[in-house]
Amino acid sequence: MATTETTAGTPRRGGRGARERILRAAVELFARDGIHVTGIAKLTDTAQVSTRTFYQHFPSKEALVSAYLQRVESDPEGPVHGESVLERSDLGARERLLALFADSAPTQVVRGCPLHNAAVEAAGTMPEATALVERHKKELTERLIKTAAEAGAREPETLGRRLAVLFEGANALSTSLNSALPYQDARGLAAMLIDQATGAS
Amino acid sequence: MATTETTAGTPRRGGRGARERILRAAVELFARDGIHVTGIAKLTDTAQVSTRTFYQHFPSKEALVSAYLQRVESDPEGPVHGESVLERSDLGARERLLALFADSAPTQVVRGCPLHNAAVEAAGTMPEATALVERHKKELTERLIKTAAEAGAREPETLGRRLAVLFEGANALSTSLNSALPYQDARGLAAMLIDQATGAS
DNA sequence: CCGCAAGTATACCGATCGCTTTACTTTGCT
DNA sequence: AGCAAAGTAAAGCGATCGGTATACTTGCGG
Repeated sequence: MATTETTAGTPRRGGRGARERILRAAVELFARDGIHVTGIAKLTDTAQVSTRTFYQHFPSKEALVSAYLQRVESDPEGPVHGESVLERSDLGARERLLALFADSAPTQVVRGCPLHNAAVEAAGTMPEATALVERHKKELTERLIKTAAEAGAREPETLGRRLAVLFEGANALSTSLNSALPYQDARGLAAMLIDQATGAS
Repeated sequence: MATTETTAGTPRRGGRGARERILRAAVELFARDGIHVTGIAKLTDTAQVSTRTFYQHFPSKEALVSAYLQRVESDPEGPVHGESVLERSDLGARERLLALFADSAPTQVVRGCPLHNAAVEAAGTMPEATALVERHKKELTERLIKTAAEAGAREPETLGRRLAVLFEGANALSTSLNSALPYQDARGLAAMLIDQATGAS
């Protein structure tokens, strides 16, 4: 016996898809607990990944934050997937605008929009994250304006921008108040605005 | 010469009003950079206060956070002083509601509402901060509803809650977008809602 | 005028931060 | 079968975190 002397190793952890598990852990922990309070150790524990492997996939925590934001942005199962209703071709423009507000409440559990939250935490540090969130919200506003135009709104620019404020307000106030009620208020007001802008010529 | 051997001490720092200086530093740093990224060292440096003195005034950083939030809430020079227009007796109810949105833009430089931002950072940790922000936003909503009633709104509950969402939305979107534009949109929409709810019987 | 509260500097505590390193093992592909 | 890619464990890096301790000095009120 003692073929190789070093019998120590028993490396059974998560297995092959390390990067994916890391990103999933990031979505779970960053969105729920925040970015600053989530350390690398908690991340690697959750992802079932060694520290080494982590840094082979992401050069730094900040790089993971950027990847996390992009994932959140595009993940069809992620916490902001509700925004994708604006792209659905089986719905009329008016219905898409309404659906954005109808769908957002159940999705957003309690903690508002993860992208906005990241922008709050990013502040001075993490300029890449700040820029990414800024871009996302700009694009969302543009999509809202376009959809408002499709819906035949009299002033699509105004309606789109107002709906953007409203959407962000529902998310943010639900965080501050620890309640989902603001979504109802936003939904009601959105419906009114849309009707008013597209209604009786 | 050598009267007392110990010639070391040259303790000239900020002087007597330590607590006040600490709170001022907290308002400046927490609001601008965030809570988690602001360490005790930066705080004491800015406040011109020794570590010891700091902990004689506040038992922990979390205690300072609570004191900071209360200060922000009530400070007539602070970043949320704009909300106090709702209390002004020299203005009519309608004017007060409009003034809230008119005044908020210049006050809020770029970083939204410090209370909401604190709620985002507080998340799981800092339950006291979470509760304080929740209370503040509830009270703000109540004041909005009362003022809406005074202004003769047909459904003051609805109008007040919608204005609360709008106000939070302007603050939050200005953070996400790094721009003051959302305040304009919120102001326009608020004016419309108020006119509509109080206007032509 | 003097005592004492309020302030000062500074070194240090254990813990955790983000990150690196060394040495090793498993897995999938050809 | 064999080899590179991808994974593992674990020790440890310097820095910083929130917080404590020791020892000293000042300014104001009775």
